[in-house]
Amino acid sequence: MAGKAAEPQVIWARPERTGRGPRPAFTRADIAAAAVRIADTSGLDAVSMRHVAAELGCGTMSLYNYVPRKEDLYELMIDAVGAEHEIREPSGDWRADMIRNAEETRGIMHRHTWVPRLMSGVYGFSPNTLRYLEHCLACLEPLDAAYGVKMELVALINGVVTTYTANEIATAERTRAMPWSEEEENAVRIAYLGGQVATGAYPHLAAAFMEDSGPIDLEAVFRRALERVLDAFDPDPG
Amino acid sequence: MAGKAAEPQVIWARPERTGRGPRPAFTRADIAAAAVRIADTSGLDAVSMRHVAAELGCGTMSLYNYVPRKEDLYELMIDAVGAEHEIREPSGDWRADMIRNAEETRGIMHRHTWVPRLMSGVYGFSPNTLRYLEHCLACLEPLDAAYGVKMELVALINGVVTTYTANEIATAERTRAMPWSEEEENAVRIAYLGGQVATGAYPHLAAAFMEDSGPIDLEAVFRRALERVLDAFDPDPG
DNA sequence: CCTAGTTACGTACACCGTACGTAGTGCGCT
DNA sequence: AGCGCACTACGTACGGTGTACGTAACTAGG
Repeated sequence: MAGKAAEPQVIWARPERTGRGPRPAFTRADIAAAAVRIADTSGLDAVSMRHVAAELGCGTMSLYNYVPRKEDLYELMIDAVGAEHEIREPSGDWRADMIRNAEETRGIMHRHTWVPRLMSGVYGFSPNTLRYLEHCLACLEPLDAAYGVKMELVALINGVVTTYTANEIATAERTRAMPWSEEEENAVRIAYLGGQVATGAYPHLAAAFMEDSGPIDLEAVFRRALERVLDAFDPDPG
Repeated sequence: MAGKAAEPQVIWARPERTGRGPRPAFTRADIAAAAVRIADTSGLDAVSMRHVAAELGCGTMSLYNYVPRKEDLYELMIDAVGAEHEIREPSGDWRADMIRNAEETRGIMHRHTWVPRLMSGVYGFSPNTLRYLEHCLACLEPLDAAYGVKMELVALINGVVTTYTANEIATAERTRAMPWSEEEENAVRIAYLGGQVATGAYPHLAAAFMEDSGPIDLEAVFRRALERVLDAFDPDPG
């Protein structure tokens, strides 16, 4: 009726090019690459419309021709790193394939440590995400289950991968970005935690800390969690 | 040596009160409550130092006496909602108790929809978090496993709860915050997804969409995921 | 009592997302 | 062929952000 027609909220439903007007100077891939470059080298907080535009060599507001809202820029970034998934022929062993997929996702997140922070706010049906999802379903072909179950499996695995890797990254960055030494900060932390535990209010926690010996192998923890989740879907365990 | 001594990065390691100077006008609980109030009514983006200060009725910069960095404000908020966990005597059935804990966490997140977004960036050892962790370990007393395993169980459950609930909230908010009608936006989405699938590039995805019938019960999905994860830790399944 | 450390807070700075207006450009239609 | 319109490009400006810094009042420890 009156006013302009409703434009789709999700950037992937918009055509990249309409054919009218001057040729765009950049593709979405260009923009995504620039944003990813900035995030990788200077952190996610450095990804501002101004910086990305400068990286591309155009005016700030020109970016808005390609990316209606900043949120969409994030969408492009997630899709861009999704291209790093190496899609290979399923082996026939769905468990092994899914573990490989999960480890690959974890690798991507460690290469682009800002990914977990973005995962929660993103639409989740970008081209590369669809491609990856399709690949997971292909890997799960040998599993005798309804598609609904397979979808839940993929969602659960992805969730576990994201939270675990996010945790790994968070602890790593916490120790990195400290003005004083790691030992110093850890000492403060241990003193705090130890003090809390020493109040006697947390007997089980105290016992857990007692049992704990030496540094924990985060990759092994990740791997175990993965195996457990897969166990839960395996009709023929062992 | 030279300069000021290293101050602990984590707010929980700082004493709330040192004894010198005028009596502080607010407690950390006051500040956390104000921030939570704002986040609940106006969204997480409305939680700015200025708004929280105004809500408390003090100058903006006065807040920095209590909360050195905004990140610490988030820490206070997470701790505050952690107080909503109703700690009750373990029943002896660790599975049932953990399900109850998980559902309770899910309830908290649905009451405070900004919690999942904050979970990833938070230290994770606030007083109420420790209390909740202690409670989970108490619930797991009947489970015959090392504390390390129990900790991993709690971490995995919390991760699943967070990702699933975050997803629920995201989809709910996406449909809520639309300038045009839900049907309109959904039509655009379906058209987009359908168009992608119709290219034939995603055969499994196409099959999955075929199989899918009717709206999905997100709570049931959540519950199933929970059961599966617990299965993976249950030495005596069935 | 004095003084050092704390609270309180106004000002200021750099930066953010983005609404808006204007100018130029080239495809699609008549 | 040529007109018109949708598009690109981009400068300016606005309201918001986190927070560094300086100053004034206040109070507990030595």
